[in-house]
Amino acid sequence: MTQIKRPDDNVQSQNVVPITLTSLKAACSQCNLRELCLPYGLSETEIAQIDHLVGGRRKVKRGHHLYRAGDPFEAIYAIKMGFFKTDILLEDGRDQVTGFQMAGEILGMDGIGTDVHTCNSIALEDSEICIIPFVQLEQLSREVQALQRHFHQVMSREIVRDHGVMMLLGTMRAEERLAAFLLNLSQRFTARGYSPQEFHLRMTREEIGSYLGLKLETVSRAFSRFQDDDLISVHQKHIRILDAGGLKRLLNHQAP
Amino acid sequence: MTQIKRPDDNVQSQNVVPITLTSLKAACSQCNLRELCLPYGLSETEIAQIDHLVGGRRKVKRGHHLYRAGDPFEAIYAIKMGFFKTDILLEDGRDQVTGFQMAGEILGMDGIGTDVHTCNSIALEDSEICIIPFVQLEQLSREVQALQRHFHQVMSREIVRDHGVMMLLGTMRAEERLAAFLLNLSQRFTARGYSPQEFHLRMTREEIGSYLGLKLETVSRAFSRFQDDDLISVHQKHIRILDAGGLKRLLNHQAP
DNA sequence: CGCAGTTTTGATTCATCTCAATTTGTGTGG
DNA sequence: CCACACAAATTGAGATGAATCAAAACTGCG
Repeated sequence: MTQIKRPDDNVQSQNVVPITLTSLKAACSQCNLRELCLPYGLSETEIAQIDHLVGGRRKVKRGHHLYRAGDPFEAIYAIKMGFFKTDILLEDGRDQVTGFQMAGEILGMDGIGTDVHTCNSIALEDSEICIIPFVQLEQLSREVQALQRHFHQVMSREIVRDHGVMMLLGTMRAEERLAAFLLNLSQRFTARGYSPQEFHLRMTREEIGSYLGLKLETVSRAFSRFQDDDLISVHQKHIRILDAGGLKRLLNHQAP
Repeated sequence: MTQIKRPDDNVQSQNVVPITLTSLKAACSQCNLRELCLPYGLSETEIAQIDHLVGGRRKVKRGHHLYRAGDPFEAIYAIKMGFFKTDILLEDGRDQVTGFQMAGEILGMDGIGTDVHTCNSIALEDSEICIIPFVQLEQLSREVQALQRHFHQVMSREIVRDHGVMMLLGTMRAEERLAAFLLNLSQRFTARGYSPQEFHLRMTREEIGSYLGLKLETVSRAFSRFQDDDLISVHQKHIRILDAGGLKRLLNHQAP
């Protein structure tokens, strides 16, 4: 497995935006992601309470870790802007990307169970995250019922998402996996106000392959095939979906 | 996909053990599974509070559903005795087993996110579960910090477990998957006081295959190979692990 | 502008699937 | 209690999708 050489910096002290009144003002209540993020569905007054949750911000440069497997768990993170991957590294050197996360999504819940993070979280582009100290999240969850409920929903959806990936890995063939992946990305970009048809992949073919349980060559071939069939147009990491219906049909039409 | 013909009964009214003082007495505080289940790590007085959580018991006969995808979500379930599988059915007929659950484990958290269950839960042997109405669980979680914390840990561990399955499906070959599966079962049986070496599989080869992303024939062949190599002995659903170290070596030794 | 990393494409190999036949086990009703 | 039908498991032979190995083309970063 090609070990990707990337900056090795995980220092928290630097990069942490200090908490000032002004920075807090710009927290959840002012954030245009709040409909996608933790505060979803809360009232104005409740969101005001949440503002105090955010224990600061942190910029994470492309290729840098937000946290590593083995790091003590202290907080979960909301992505304010940017793009991340999470991966697991086995002792024998095998690794797998377990997910890609974008703005408004929550990172770090893998650490709650054991008080230690169980995967690595790496920025795929220069990013910024909101730090939500977990002790405070639990504290406030005990007071604000809607926050408690929403946090539980976020965790549950992560479980359901993982089941979807298991389905994908367990029953789908290569092209179906890639189609499902592209449609999923498209749908998530749409929810953030970006074009459903056109987007930029922030990950390599190898990372896509790792996530989909395929080799990078297979991913590349599937891209080429989709392009030949006029389902998408590919220019490196630029994707344009030409026939979303065709991709969906690929999914439901179980081949053999 | 062979559709397994099984009883179609999902009626809740029958089979629900009514809540009486005596049945409540026998709830968590008296349950020998409490170290594995939700009340783990709570104090005596806290467990006494939890006792009120259990909104009744329910027996689920082998082959019957505890809940189905699409059912409204109202409660999570703790397995008091027995064995379950969860599975997902896609529109095109493909299905996949997403997990096997045994005594002391929690079922139903997939429903929290959308208020609707997203998978089917089916008993693989005559079983009995404790019903934990979710509204009450959240209510009590707001009062009992240790319960809140533990519930979050249970959910997080489910996420981490799913990541492990993704790893297995994405990077391991057939025999590694089966070895990982057997070692995992062995470890869970051990935690419940059963023999680590010898146990009864409650699922068919097809169900194992579905969970591991393999065809039943491949599972059967892997069993035979393990037996030829004196790693295990197999008699139908009876498994005896002869060389746990050998199985573990199979896992870490990435083949190609 | 050059070089390292990434992507594409081709030829070949291999693990698992598929199809098929047989054996073994299980539950039901006479 | 036995026989029958059906479900589950084993095993073999052949087909196939994805991995592997290899080489060339492209990209963009410094």
